[in-house]
Amino acid sequence: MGLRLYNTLSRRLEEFQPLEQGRVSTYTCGPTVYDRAHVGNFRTFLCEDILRRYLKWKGYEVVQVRNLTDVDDRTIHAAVQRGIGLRELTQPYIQAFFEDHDRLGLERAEYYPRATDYVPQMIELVQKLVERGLAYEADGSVYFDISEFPSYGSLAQIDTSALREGEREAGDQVYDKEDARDFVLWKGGERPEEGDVAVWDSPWGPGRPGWHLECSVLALTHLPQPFDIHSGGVDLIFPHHTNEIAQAEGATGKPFARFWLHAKHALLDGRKMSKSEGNYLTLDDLVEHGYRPSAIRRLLVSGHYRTELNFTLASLDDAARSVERLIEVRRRLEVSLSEDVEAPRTRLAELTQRALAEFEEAMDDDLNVAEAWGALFVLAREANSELDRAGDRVPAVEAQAALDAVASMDQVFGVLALAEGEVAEVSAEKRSWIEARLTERARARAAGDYARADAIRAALAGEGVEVEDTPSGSRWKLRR
RNA sequence: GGCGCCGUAGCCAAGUGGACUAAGGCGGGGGCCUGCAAAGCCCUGAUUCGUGGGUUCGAAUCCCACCGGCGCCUCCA
Repeated sequence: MGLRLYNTLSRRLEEFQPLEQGRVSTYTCGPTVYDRAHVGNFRTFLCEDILRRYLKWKGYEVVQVRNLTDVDDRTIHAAVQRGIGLRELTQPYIQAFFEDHDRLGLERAEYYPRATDYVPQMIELVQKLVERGLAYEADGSVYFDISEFPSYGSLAQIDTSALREGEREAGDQVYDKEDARDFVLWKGGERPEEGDVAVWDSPWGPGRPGWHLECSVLALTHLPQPFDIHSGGVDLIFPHHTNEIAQAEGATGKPFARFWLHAKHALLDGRKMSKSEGNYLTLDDLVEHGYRPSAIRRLLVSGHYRTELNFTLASLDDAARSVERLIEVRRRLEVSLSEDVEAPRTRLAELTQRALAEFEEAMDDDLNVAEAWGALFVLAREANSELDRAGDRVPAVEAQAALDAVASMDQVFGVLALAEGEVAEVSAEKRSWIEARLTERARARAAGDYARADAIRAALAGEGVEVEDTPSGSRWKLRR
């Protein structure tokens, strides 16, 4: 059974096969770089990262484009307000985006085009639409004529006649559209409130591209048409993706994208996470409070992408503890590797195989990560159980098989790999201080002086060092 | 008004007509282990899936109604 994905176009699960053998082309809507992205934005990006990683896990080559929106109302207003240029405004936020991106363990896409680098191509696309009678110029602006594009709105399954007309006309933005439902491709005319931060020459006079234009152009530039998968947040289904389709298909006469995937939003304490509501958290906010990216990633990819995810600090604590559990079982397997041929046989190989099969089955089912996590945690429990029975000494091949399976699943989850990089450095002095305390404590225990042993353990705990006594001696680790 | 989603144990969350006698995580209780802990394991926790009806041999899963929560409807991931 192969991978099945829920396609917004058909509103049902469809068997996924790339058009080109062995190679998947994807377009994923990226951030608007007028401010730092919040963890809700990253929830969507992480869902797409899981998709990317799983496609690779299945053996496909992936070509992914993720755009950076550096020209739209928000970037322009922010630049004007601060009296700086668009590039000057967006550059630090692009950098911040990549910092957060990497800290959350997202794999890098193949292309990160910025909208402003493609204005000539956008103009070309608009010209094509005008030539084909799908767009018209009015007072320096160009609009898409939805009445000339019969399938308009099919992605969102909206009846265009039901669209509310003229709702935005009352504000300070009055357009010369023939029909209020038409959308703007090129914004010309006088825009004193936008200063000169975003003005390009065009056949229709100075102006700037409409927001939807960039994604059509960037996808057509970097990917075949049609390409395999286009994804983004649910809020983009209408109008953004709807308009993207109209622009691209209108200009080329060919289908734009085959599969459309949409991720539901993250909530913060049960309410929509959004900048405009002031209800959001950034990765920095969380890291400053001591939360680890591995736990944040674990929480953000714990649930199905088509289900809302309620982000709370309590859930984040739970997530952190569950990551600990996996790290512990992996550590235990590593130290249990034994070349000793006398080591008792275990069921590890068999359990491992079953876990991988369950993992794949779950992921094949529209990326059901919740169930896939279940397969991993079941393996963790069973492995611990086997290790208990075997006295932590198992044949190397069996322990290695389990370790390989955990690593394989984590190639998709990407959580343990992140956690590895989070281990704090312990200075040589601190290390020797800890070792000295442990030696001292071992002596005290051997002598039956438990009061002293416990005092030393408490002192270590005060320094964030946790002590565990095992049959083969005490070991320590830093509290995470 | 239009389109759509959700309500499963204390919390998070899979399952969406029959091997469900409902995964998994976190937390709680009991036990094993330990000098005591920690870690780990074992046992325990929903006779039940928002409520009320209906369809069916069979429903958490389908239909209807109601209650509660949420998203989108022209530049929000």
